[in-house]
Amino acid sequence: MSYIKKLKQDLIDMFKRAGYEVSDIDLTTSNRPELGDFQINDAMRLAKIYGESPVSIAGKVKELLDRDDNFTNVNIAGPGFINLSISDKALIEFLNILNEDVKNNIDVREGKKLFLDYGGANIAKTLHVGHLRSANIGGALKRLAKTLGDEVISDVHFGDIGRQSGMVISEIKRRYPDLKYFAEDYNGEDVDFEITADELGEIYPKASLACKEDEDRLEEVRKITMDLENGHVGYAKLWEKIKKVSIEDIKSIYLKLNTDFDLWEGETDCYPYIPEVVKKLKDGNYLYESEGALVMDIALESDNSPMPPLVVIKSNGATLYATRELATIYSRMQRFNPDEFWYVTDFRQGLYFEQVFRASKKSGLVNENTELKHLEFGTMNGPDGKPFKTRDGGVMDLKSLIALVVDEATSRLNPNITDPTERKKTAEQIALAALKYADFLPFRTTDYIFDPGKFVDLEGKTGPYLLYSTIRIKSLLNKSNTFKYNVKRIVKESDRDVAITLLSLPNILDKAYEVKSLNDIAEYLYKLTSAYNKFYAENRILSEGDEEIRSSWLALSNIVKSTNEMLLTILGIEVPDKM
RNA sequence: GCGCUCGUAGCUCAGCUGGAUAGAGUGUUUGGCUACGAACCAAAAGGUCAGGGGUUCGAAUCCCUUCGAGCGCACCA
Repeated sequence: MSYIKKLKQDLIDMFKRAGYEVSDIDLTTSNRPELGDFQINDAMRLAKIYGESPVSIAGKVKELLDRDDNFTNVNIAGPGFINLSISDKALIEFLNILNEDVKNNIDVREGKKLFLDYGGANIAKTLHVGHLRSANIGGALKRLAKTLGDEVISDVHFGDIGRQSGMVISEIKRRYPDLKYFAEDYNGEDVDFEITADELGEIYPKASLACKEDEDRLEEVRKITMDLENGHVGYAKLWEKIKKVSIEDIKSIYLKLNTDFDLWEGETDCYPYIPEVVKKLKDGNYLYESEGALVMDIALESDNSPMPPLVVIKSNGATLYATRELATIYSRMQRFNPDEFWYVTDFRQGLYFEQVFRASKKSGLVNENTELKHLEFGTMNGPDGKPFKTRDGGVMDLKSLIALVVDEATSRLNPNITDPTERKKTAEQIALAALKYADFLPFRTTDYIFDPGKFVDLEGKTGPYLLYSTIRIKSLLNKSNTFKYNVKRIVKESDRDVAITLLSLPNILDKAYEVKSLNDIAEYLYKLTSAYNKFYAENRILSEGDEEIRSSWLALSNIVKSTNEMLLTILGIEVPDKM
């Protein structure tokens, strides 16, 4: 159990001894640091329950607190806030526990089995800046959940079939009309045809635009899409080739982003399960015909707005996104039987997931108690406040964005790093830190304005600030020429502040997990690091003459370094040795 | 039209399960390196929390309303 949890437990006991039954205590870092390290707000709440004045309740608890040597400076202020500070004795004990291993500051609990879906990459469409968020948030939530004790399985869930397939094929047909794949007599033999990821990057937007402007073209695309799904040999072979090129490209970008998946499956991997799922829906009498399509009612009496039925089979007999989603859920249940599903996509898919979740529950594709959660995130918007678009209608692709930031990082790189390979790697690590950290800073559901300048910024509250500071501590510890240090004294306000900040880490992790947002962790990293940097600027650690103080400060530095590394790892950010 | 989300410093964002004096970064102004790594540290200025009403001992936070913005609303994904 973390130290702060233990302190909280002590406080709960004290409230009980004072005569107040509480299950939890609201122990938060103080809004008024001059009054104490922490504040307890529960007296006001209890006043209503016990019909007693908050100040009187706080007074009784204070008497017990005064006798506990973990706490000092207990005082009551305002309507009944209890302010208190942690004694040096307690802080020193706490820091030495962390000096053993900073993981002792994490409360690992009995975990659940989670299935995370946070990829969203589409075959034949290059990753754009919008994909940064699902990769970042999904990857970090996965590592956070694991750190706290969950078992997690993740899947990229490629969009490897659907209208974009038809669009791309239709465009290739125009570019290469004589291609063997399109011949009447094509029988599946190998065709000497190469296509690059860059060319694919051009093809999709062009086809998409054409479909918007031309209804006939759209109809052609529908037809190709259905033929592909029904096993048209030429289309299938061509699509396989496109898939291969595209997956390779997408994987390389995910690798750059330090985003990994346990499963690299696509929508089509659910195909073997579709007949069974459709049969289940039919057998359960959930489907009925409407305007030629097979649909399922999912409205509830409690709905306060119309809930459209879910289309399961299109009027032309083909499946669609939702059908494949249902089959995918079913397949995941059969193979992994998770307690919870987490879908990380932007909020525009909110209604869609609500429909799919209802359909899954209603038809028994998942268990009664399986939790299906849509962890929606905000969109990256342009300066006009609308989801980001470049002038030509596309979005900035992720590779270009990464390249932009890498350039900026390279220009500021330490000249002592001479090896070209190391220079490149370091610049990439810095760039990724900048990108990821900037993306984590806003709350998960917040839309934010995409500004390349913001990502390129390397000073202030940024990823590179955290890297720089952590590297500086590493360098300090190396120069200290010792591995033996522990905390013997709290010397002044600045080292004390660092200790107090460290104490509250478990609260931050709990909250981050609860709301499934990384912004608290990002914010905490900055808070801890800047508290340390203030301490660092005030003191000469290595030349400190008092051996006890020097040892204490080295230990504190070590703890901050390790805590930063641990948290940055959760965020998917690597710390280089130099920068 | 119906529904969801949002409006906080010049800019970008925290804070929203009600708590004390609303925070951070950036930008502006100013001070600190013959270096335990200045991608750092310190200081100043900057706010009718969109407007109005209500609940409460207490509201940026909860409720109602007006205005403004974004998004979604069956055979796309």
